[in-house]
Amino acid sequence: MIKLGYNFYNRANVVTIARELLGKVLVSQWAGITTSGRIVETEAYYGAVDRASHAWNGRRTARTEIMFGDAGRAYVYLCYGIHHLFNIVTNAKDTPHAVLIRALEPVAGIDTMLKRTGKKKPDRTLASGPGNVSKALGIITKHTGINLLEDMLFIADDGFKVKNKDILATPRIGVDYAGEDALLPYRFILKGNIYVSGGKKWNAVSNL
DNA sequence: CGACCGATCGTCT
DNA sequence: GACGATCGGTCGA
Repeated sequence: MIKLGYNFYNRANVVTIARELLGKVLVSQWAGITTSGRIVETEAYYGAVDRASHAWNGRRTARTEIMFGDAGRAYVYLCYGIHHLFNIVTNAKDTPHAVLIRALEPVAGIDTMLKRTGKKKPDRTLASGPGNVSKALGIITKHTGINLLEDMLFIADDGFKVKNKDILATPRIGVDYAGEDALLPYRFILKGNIYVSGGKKWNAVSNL
C-alpha cells in the first residue's frame, strides 16, 4: 500500500485524475478503527468552467472555500440534508477542481461498515453511491479540509491494475441543472463491477 | 423493471 | 424560503 502523494492530486486535468483513481483504495482510520474500499466509481468536477460544479463561475462561499485551497484535501458537504458527500480537491490553489467518490468495493472493516450503515449483510449496496461511501467509511461534513497526505483519511495504491478497456466513461449523475455540461463524460466506472451505483443504463455506455 | 415520493437541514438568495 | 452532486421504499405494469 503506497499512499498517493501531493503530486498525484496537484495536476491540471481533474478528468484524468478521476479516471486514475479507479482501482485505488480509499482508507479511513478514526480512533484506531480502519475501514477501506476499492474505488470503482468517480466523477470529475472541473471548477469555474463547469456548470455542475459548486464552484461554477468562480462562486466562492464558506462551504466551497476548501476547493479553492491546495490539492489533496477533503471536501465534504451535506446533500439533501441527509447525505455527506466526499470529494477530493485537486489542482493548484485558487483552481477549485474536485473528484467525487461515488462507489467503493468494500475491502477492510466490513463489520464496522455494516454497523455504520445499519445493513444486515455486505451486499452490493454497502458502499455504493456517494452517500453510502461516506456512511460506510464514517465520513461526515466536519471532516472537510482533512489533508489526505496524513493518516486519518487517505488514498493508496495497492498494486491493483486497471486497464483502459476496463473503464467506462458516462455523463455524471443528478446534474441535470448543468445544461450542456450535464452531458460531459466525466463519470468513470469499473466495467461490470457490481458495486457501481445507479442503473444498468449508464453502466452500459462506453467511451474508452 | 421504472416512476415516484418522502426524509431532512445547511446553504445561499 | 427554496432547493439540492441521494437513498430506499412503495406502487403499478
